[in-house]
Order: sequence, then C-alpha cells, then structure tokens
Amino acid sequence: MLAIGTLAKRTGTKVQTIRYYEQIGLLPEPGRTEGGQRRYGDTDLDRLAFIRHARQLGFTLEATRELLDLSDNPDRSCAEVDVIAHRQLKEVEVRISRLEALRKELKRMLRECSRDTVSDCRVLEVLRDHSACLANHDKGV
Amino acid sequence: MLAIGTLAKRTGTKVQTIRYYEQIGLLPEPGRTEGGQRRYGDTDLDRLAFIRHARQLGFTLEATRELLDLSDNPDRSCAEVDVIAHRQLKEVEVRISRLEALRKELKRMLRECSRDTVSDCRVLEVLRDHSACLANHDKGV
DNA sequence: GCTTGAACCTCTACCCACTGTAGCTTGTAA
DNA sequence: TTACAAGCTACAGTGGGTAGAGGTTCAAGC
Repeated sequence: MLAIGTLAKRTGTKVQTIRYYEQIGLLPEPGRTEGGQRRYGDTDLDRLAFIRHARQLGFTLEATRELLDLSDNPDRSCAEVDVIAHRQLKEVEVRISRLEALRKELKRMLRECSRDTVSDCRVLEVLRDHSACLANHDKGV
Repeated sequence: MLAIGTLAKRTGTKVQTIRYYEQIGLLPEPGRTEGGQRRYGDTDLDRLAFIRHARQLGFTLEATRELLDLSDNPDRSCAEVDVIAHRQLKEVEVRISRLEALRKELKRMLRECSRDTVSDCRVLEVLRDHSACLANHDKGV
C-alpha cells in the first residue's frame, strides 16, 4: 500500500492535486490507516496515471472523466472515445492556428521596430492603431 | 462623453470586463454623472482599445500594464518594449510547439483506433499504457 | 411633466485546474 | 523514546474574467 507522497512521486503529480482529484470525484476515496492517512493500491496508481496522460494530452478534467467512464465499461462502443478524441484534436488545431496568427503579428511588429525611443516604437504604434489590429487582419485588411 | 455600454460596444469588450479593468487599476477611474454612472472620454477609448489589442496578441494583463506604462512615457527606450514583445513571442512559440506535439500524439492515437468496442480501443490503451505516454516520447522513446 | 424600461450601479459568487499556507497530527527510523 | 518528515483539514489565492441578485438612474416617447 502506498502513501500519498509515494503515489505523487510515481505519477509526477503534486500531493494536493491528488487530494483535489479525490474531492471532485475523479479518484475514489482510498482506504485509510488507523490514524487517518490515505493508502493507495495499484488500481489507484493506474487510474491516476491515466488521468495524468489525458491531462498531458490537453483533455479537460470533464473529458478525462468521460474517458474514464468509457474505460470502466469495456463493452461500450469505441466510437464514443473516438468522438471525444476528435473533439480534442479539433480544439488543439484551433489553438495552434490562433497562436500562429499571433506569432506572425508579433514578428511583424518586431521586424518594423525602429529601436529608438518609445515615441517611435512600432510595437506600441501597432497596439495603439486600430487599422493595424488583428481583427482587421482577420477580415483580410 | 460615453456611457460604459457604448464604450463596451465600440471596443468589443463586456461591460463587466471594463469595470474589472478599472478595479485592478488598468483603466483610470472615470468621471461620473450626478447619479453615479461612469462617463468616458476618447482617452479612455484609446486606452481600452490598446488593452484589447495587447490581450488579443496574448500578452498577460501584467505585460499589458508594462506596455501601457511605457506608452505613457514616450522618452524611454523602445528596447524595453522590444524585450516584452520578444518574451511574448517566445512564449507563443513554446505553446505552439507543445500543442504540435499533442496534435501528433492525438492523430497517432486516432489513426490506430480499431473502432470496435472500448476494450480494443487504441485511444484508451495509449492513455493506460505508460510506455506510450508523452513523457517518454519527450525523452526520445 | 410623467412614465416606462433599458441600462446602469454594487456586491458577491463562480469558472478551471490547481497551488499554497497555517496549524495540527501521524508514522517511522534511529 | 524521540525527532521530524510526511501526513491531515480547511481555507485562500491564482488569472482573466463572467453571471446574477437586487436596487437605481437615464432618456425617449407621450
């Protein structure tokens, strides 16, 4: 049986985070020692590892909860899992393209910066100027 | 003089957000009518537009605050602005590469999914399996 | 001048996904 | 037996807002 600190180390999770997962019902309440300390088994270790992997892949806790549910019921269709993973992939791709637009804009700003005093600074000028803002670029301006 | 709702519409900000910016000292306290309603001038409009642009570019409120400070002092060096923008660019690039790794992993999972019952689901298998996790991939496994 | 109702006001609580702290108790190794 | 690391609970705080309750003010139409 593992103490919470050991479980934390093995899964690369903080102790508080494990207690938090228990609190929101993502991890089951574990057994306790006579003195009230939590003790975990291998099942808990696997479950927590699963959660961490899902989180690393960017799934929200709610999506992770759904995935755990599906994992607990091996007879249900894999298609449901597929839907969740596809949704996640889509979200990741949206975030990537948004960030790529930002990168482009930041690079453009920096390239044109005269590096003199602030009053001539291209970066601030862009931030101040409506006609140069992202919203307009999105419209194709 | 503009009411808060007009300012909100003009800048694409929510009314509550404007009050929040005032609360955290990002926007100055505006004048009020006799009845206590906020009234804004063009300076406020410009400042809020600046903040929105900075936020759209992914700057944190703290970075935005720094940029506003620099903008308020036109004699200071543009180099400081440059540093902040470069820092932001770096952060954006880190986020992009992290998301690209996620995308790759999600695609790999989905490609190998047998689309049968959950017990054969490749997605869940990957999440369950330590040897296939991102942390290992990062180490070159 | 009066009435209506949209827009404003303050205050408080909530969102996600944790993280940190204070003050106390338990487990374990020497 | 003692020392102290590690555990416990409970609560506050993070960023960047958002939502709602319950009350007040402004401005347009009559």
